[in-house]
Amino acid sequence: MNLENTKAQMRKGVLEFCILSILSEDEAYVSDLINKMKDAKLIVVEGTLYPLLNRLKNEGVLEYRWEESKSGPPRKYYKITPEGKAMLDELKQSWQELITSVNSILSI
Amino acid sequence: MNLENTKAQMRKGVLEFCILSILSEDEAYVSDLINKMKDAKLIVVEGTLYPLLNRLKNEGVLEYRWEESKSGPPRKYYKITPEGKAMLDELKQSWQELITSVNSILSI
DNA sequence: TTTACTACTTTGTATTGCAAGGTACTGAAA
DNA sequence: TTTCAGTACCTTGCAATACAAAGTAGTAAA
Repeated sequence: MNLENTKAQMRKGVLEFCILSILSEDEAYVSDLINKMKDAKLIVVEGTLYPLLNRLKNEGVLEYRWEESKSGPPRKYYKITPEGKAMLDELKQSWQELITSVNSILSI
Repeated sequence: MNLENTKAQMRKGVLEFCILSILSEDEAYVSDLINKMKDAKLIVVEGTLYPLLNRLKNEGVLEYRWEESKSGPPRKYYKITPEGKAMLDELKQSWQELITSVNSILSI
């Protein structure tokens, strides 16, 4: 049995979706994202987010700006692009469809 | 944008969970599993399932028996073990928690 | 100038989904 | 008898990616 692993798989599946959703409400930098995810009981770490954000930026669904910080190095604030919003809308629908699919299997 | 990829990630996340759930109702061989998943609009292929079933068998959550077929080679029928049922129960709970987590992020 | 804190980045590893190709059994057609 | 079609299991190689861990660099206080 490898319960934690399987649970982790489920969390990974919705990671990009959640990040896009958070950034659709307000721009944020990595630390913000980690905290908001943690608030929703979804643990994610730096080493996961940096490459992921870069990937999403290269796909054109995110963009960023630098902002100076009073308490350390400058921060990279990410926000969603119009293309990203379009993608998020489709993902929301896919998410609902996935819930329907899984529930149909659970009730066989 | 890479919508299909992200949607695929979501599907992958629940794959093991769905297979366990299907096998908790009745034993099945690979072709059955592919069809039941397809019925629920979750596409999965042979090359994914064989290693996955083997993994789950090695973890002790599945077991199998051979059954002769009238129309070809013998089939490997998998079924869930008591340990697998215990895991499935926990995964059901995790799945509900994940829905709650994602919904909380969607409504930020 | 050293230490602490913060933040961004990269590297290496392990997992795993999947396309593609391989083996082998049955039964029907040539 | 040989060939072919259909079915089923299995393996190999590749690509994606989450994450631990280590690296770089900025600010500010001791």
